[in-house]
Amino acid sequence: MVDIQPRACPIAGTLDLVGERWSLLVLREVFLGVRRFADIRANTGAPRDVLTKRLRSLESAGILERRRYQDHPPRFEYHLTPAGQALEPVLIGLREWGIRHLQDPPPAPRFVHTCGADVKTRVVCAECGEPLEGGGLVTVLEETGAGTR
Amino acid sequence: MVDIQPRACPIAGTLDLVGERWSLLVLREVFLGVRRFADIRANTGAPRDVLTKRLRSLESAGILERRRYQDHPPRFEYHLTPAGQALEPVLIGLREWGIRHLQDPPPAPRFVHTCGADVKTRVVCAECGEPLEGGGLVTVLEETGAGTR
DNA sequence: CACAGTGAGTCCGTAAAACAAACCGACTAG
DNA sequence: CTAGTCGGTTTGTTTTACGGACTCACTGTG
Repeated sequence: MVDIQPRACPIAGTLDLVGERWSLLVLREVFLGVRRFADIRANTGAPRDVLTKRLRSLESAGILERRRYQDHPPRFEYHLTPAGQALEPVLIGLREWGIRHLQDPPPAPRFVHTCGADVKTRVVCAECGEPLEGGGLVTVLEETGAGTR
Repeated sequence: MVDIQPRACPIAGTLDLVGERWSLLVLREVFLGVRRFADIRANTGAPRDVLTKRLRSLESAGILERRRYQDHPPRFEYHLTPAGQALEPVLIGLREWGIRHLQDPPPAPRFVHTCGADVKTRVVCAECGEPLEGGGLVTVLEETGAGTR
């Protein structure tokens, strides 16, 4: 008999909000400036009803804001809240991984620095700011014992 | 009539491999040093058959490696490949967002620097290495026109 | 030896979710 | 008047997830 106690952890909590199918693609679009229902749908391929559900749940999670940009008839645009903008490193990280590790990497340069170059993520120590490259520098803690991977 | 052409982009490509339910939680566990089926199941809560499917697909994506650690009976452990380790920034990003933006952030410190402090992600320019903080520094390109969000 | 337990699953029936296609309401443009 | 746009909702079907029972090849306990 195995007792199942899913780890309460911020990764799981975040995935509860943005980890469902289409959610991160929706956010990608909004990051790219695509704010309207039909356009988000066209660029992601999400079914309309699912897209509606995702937009509502991202809105109620405080990640997107639904703004009316005209009345008569009412039309809406979706904008990132500050919390939504804070997901940028996640998208950049997924993008960077895809560019490096997908067997057939699709055309990529969509997030670039103002200097014109590509952007990437870096894991750094929150205290000393030292970059942790090469995998070995991050230590992973367990309740019982630690490891360095 | 809207023509739907989902963007071929590395974010979508990466999510095809790791974006299904449970996949990223499985990877979190392996990052934490939890390598065996029953333990991964206990710490994530994934149903057994789904977990089997995810482990197989992560394996065939080259993200996990399934290693036999005993014969008679055969028993297996899952290890990160280099490609799998390269997903670390994504997990750290999700974790960091959860710590900062979840209404009720769960106990968090699981990835720490060897100096004992927490880690975080930084988005930097791939060329000049300049950090892009404050949201405004990243430029997002569109086929038709660019924006600064 | 019999019996309980473990690890890594598979199988099965049900419940939930996704999907595609059709439809809708309030307009605008021709 | 007709067609089209936008932002959805509704409906029916297919896919997926889920929980529980079961299996197989052992190991350890009395």
